[in-house]
Amino acid sequence: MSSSNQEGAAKTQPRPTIKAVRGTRDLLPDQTPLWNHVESTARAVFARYGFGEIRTPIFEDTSLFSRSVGEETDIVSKEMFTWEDRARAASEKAQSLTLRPESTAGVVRAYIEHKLGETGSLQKLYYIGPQFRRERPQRGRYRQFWQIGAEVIGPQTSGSESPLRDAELLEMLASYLDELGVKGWRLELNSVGNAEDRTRFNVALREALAPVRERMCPDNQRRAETNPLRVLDSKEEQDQDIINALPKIADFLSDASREHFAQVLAALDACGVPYHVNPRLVRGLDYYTRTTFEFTVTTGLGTQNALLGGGRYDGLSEMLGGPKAPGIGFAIGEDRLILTLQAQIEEAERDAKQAGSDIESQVEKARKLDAYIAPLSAGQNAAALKLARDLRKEGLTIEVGDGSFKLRKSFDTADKLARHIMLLGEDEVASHTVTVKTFATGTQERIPREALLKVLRMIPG
RNA sequence: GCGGCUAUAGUUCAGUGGCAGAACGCCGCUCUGUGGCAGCGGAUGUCGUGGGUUCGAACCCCACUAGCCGCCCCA
Repeated sequence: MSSSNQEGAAKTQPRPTIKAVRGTRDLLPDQTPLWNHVESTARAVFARYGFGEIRTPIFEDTSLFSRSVGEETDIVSKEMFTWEDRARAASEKAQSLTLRPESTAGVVRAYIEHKLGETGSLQKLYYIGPQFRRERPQRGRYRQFWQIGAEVIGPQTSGSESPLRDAELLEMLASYLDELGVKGWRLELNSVGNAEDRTRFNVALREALAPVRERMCPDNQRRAETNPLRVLDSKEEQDQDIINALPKIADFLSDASREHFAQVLAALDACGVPYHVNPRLVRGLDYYTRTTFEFTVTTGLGTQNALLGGGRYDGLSEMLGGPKAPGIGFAIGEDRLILTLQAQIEEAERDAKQAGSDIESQVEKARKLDAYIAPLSAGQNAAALKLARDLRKEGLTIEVGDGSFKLRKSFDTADKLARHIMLLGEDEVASHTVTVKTFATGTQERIPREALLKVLRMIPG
């Protein structure tokens, strides 16, 4: 192989290619329809429950997250994309900014900033957007990932603290997953009590852990120190006996918290939403109180089996310097939801193939354009584009070829993309007609331009 | 942040020290206004990047980068 390297000087130096940075990725057109479906279904379902969309900034003051999510959490202590925004004037201080690792804090910040509590009414807000965490990428875990979330928040007089709200939110999630066709989801929930309950429990837990800590694995020893609650949901086999003997949060709930939780469960029962109470379900974010929950799924996610998580945050607004505004919310891992659906679609297609039916070709057919316009030579290019313009204005989906293409190539391309091919040669242009061939039937007809739309609508396929 | 596995054509992958390969896809021709089928032909490429060992490296060694799997954590 002799590549002409003699004029090496003329050869452009190979430039290093730039790739999407670690943990981020592109979603190409073969992916985005499913994403849009997941999102538009969310919008439709949430609207039925009276939710409105909120869009908050993608970056915020760093202290918003350290104050809400919690200084000691992994998210804040080592997983945030944070940078110092430079001061624009000598009198100004540099501000620490952070790409949002989650959206609840930003939504509550907006609630406070816009004094939404002053309206007196319950706020039901949902959002769809990217979040950022500097974790090691893995299946279902990316550094830029998408969440679909919702928050119900308001002054106590708006009923924001009612267990009805908890149950409604969970029922909405169940309906959403069902409507998307997610199979085999499992709802686990628990109550972690109010702030006082949690404080008392934490003290008791530390006391109980002190004498047995040495016998646990290093991870749990560290947790016992930094965040004792998290010892409870450790999966470490060796430590299970110790963990099972630890105090249970249920025994530390105040009467009010206990009653609240009971009412949530009663409402779920009434709605027929299946659930599993998991006394060891503890969520990592500092702001959670009382009801906490997650939905898990067994298909497609590997060990990242949590599809969504959420809970109450009755004290969050006050943590951020706002008025008392109890609330509850959730965040769906959209990337994980998509992975789950893709795995389940693949499974269904495999089953369908075995059963002899042909889903795949139906999907393909649904995606095809109405027509492909093939100018037979460059002389018809302008006329082809004009025809496309007219038909697109009528709502048809059209692709236009190029007069330089050989007819064979036009047919090949057209058959891949569209249901009809429209041939536009000198004859057609002169006689104001179009030759239309329908791939499904193989029939071909010369149709006057004026009648084209009418005829096209009558042709099947 | 830690551990394991992986990286070769557009895609899926084979190639374990001696000429860079297959299938699918792509392009061309058979066939210049009628495609799908078939036949023939063609291009696939920094073998992830950089270094080392060797007469010789896609192959062995080291480092880096990225992906996957697991841990941690979380959606």
